[in-house]
Amino acid sequence: MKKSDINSTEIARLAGVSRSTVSRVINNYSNVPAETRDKVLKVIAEHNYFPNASAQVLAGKRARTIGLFLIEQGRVSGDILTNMLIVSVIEHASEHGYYVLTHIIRDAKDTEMIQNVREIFFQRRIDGGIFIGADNREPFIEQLVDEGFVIGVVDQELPEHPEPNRIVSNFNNDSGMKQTVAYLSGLGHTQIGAINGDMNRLSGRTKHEGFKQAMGMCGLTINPDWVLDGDFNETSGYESIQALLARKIGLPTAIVAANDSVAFGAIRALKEHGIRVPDDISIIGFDDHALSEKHHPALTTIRVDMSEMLKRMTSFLIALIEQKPLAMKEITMECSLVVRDSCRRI
Amino acid sequence: MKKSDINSTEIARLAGVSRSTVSRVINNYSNVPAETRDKVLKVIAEHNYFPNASAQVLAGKRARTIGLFLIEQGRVSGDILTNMLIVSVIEHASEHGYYVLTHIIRDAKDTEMIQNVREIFFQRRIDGGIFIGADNREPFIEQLVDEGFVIGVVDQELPEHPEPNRIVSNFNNDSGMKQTVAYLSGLGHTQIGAINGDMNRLSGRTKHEGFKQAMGMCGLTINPDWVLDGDFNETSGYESIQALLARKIGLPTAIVAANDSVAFGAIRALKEHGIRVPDDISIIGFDDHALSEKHHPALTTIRVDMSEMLKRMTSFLIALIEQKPLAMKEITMECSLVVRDSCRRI
DNA sequence: CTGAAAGCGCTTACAG
DNA sequence: CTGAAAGCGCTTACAG
Repeated sequence: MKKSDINSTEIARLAGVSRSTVSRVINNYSNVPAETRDKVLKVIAEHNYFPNASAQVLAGKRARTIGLFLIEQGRVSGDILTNMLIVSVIEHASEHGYYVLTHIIRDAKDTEMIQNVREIFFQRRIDGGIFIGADNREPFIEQLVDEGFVIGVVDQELPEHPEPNRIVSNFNNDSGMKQTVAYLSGLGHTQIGAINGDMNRLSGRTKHEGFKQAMGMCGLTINPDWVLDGDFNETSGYESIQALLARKIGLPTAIVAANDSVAFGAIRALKEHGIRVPDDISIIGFDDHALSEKHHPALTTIRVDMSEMLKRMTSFLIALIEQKPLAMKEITMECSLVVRDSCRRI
Repeated sequence: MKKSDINSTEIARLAGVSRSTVSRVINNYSNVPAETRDKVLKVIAEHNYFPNASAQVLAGKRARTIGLFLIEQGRVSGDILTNMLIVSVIEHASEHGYYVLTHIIRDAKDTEMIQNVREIFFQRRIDGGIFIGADNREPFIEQLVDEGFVIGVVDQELPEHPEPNRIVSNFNNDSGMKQTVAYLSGLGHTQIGAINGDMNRLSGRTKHEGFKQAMGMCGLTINPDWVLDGDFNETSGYESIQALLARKIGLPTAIVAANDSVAFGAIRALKEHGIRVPDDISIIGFDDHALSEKHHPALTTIRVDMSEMLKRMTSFLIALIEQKPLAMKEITMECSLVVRDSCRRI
């Protein structure tokens, strides 16, 4: 019932060596003869001894912990994507012997919340942190980078002269957006609208830029009435369509949504007005959300490998923490069209 | 670019007091005059000082971290429920000023994985841990309890003489199961089958017991051919129905699934064989999974408040860690029927 | 190859 | 009300 309170002094005594030697064995120093090592390891195993992490860190070792910071607006967080992200980071960190301290930031502009995040870094609980869902160039993250902490940010611009302690990762949103327009154009659509994502996020901007460029390349003109504001949420997709319908102007024959959640919301609004997808209007998403395949209609979208991206981000971050040479500071992942049932030929 | 490496000695010097006093201010000792306190706090704020967590822990303070251990079989973990659990624990721990170290256990019988978990406790990285998805009386968890660690286990039996360092939480599965049978019985069903959950889990057993009892109370007999094995996964629901259909015996008019995932799998298998739900057979689930409402047909099920349960579990665990008096060692949550479209009157 | 000793940055009796 | 000092459990130059 009593917690075994054995420490390195005790192990040293039982093995008949000094604490220095015990420490050398634990830290795999090469200058310990096999015999001594085995003797010490035996005592360690017999007594269920694990070195106290705080003492190790205080003595200069790494915390072997990375922070995972999820910036999620107030909304309920039953998101399946979020879960994939978390699990991906945890599992890959684990493979490197690292632990993950997850923290949720409900409002990245709230001073107190920012202070909580800073505290985690300054208290040295973590060796580095990954941020997901941040605005591009979010000031408090920039500050942490300036302060020298090892930081990885998903969906973020890499500065022209990147600091050695910063890495970013992105999908090739430009390519993805061009694929959506190319596909719709191929189906004969010329009247194509878009629901934008959050323009404070890098992906919101690059997707919109990609859309504009692709429309031009395909010789199509953009009708500003059909370019709707959104913020990557289901609700924003729903509301943007409601607003569009309320204006009682003509509809495009196809809409490119900034992501699948937005597409779901848009389809929900359309359905409520008796407008059928894809019979009356085609909708294409972005992300290939876990639900898109099961959605009615099954959503045509751009597939993106979040799990793999976070895996790479985690490995890169750990490499950076351990000061291993890193080939690059930016991870870019390709993405590609998945055709399902939400778009039709015109 | 250089990390500010200020410590309490430096703060003390700048404030013109001793480190003892700085520590007293940080730890809210009552015997520090307001003037001294303010002077110190000012210096702390000016210099972005946060006490080193490792040093605090080593000196005897709590790590203010709880471990969240998810036991999930090898399968892909894009589960929306898992995400709710994680987020619920993180947010409520955060409210108490605690951090969460999440760890995934792919195989609770693997010695190395168990050792990894033990390490986290023995290294004193965490003050206590919550386990989700464990078998009832999982040996390695029992051992951690014996070793005196503060442990909370979801879906677990409380021993007759509970240790002071153990808490458990459960849904009233018995009640839930009785509601499913009562509802089906009310719809006129007499030929009711069941797909069991994992019988190593407490909920698997209590749901099955509840089913048997409820059938008896409603004066219905159980046909053993219609009581199928399962393990709480979509796949097991699918496979159990495939196996049943392969036997080419009669079907029940209704099936109670151990949870919604199992129900989804069962419906998928039935659909593949052209058997319609609810027209040809009624299916009722358990959990009210986030997808159940959007499922075709929308799933009739038992609603359970996972998020609230984990919230309570987290609060209880922290109370236990802080040695606050705890009214009870077991959390039991009620659950109730949600009628949708997957069952029909006979 | 190995031990004695200093040091990591805190907290907290202890003494005044 | 406050400071000097011991102690938490490690690691790692340093010396031999």
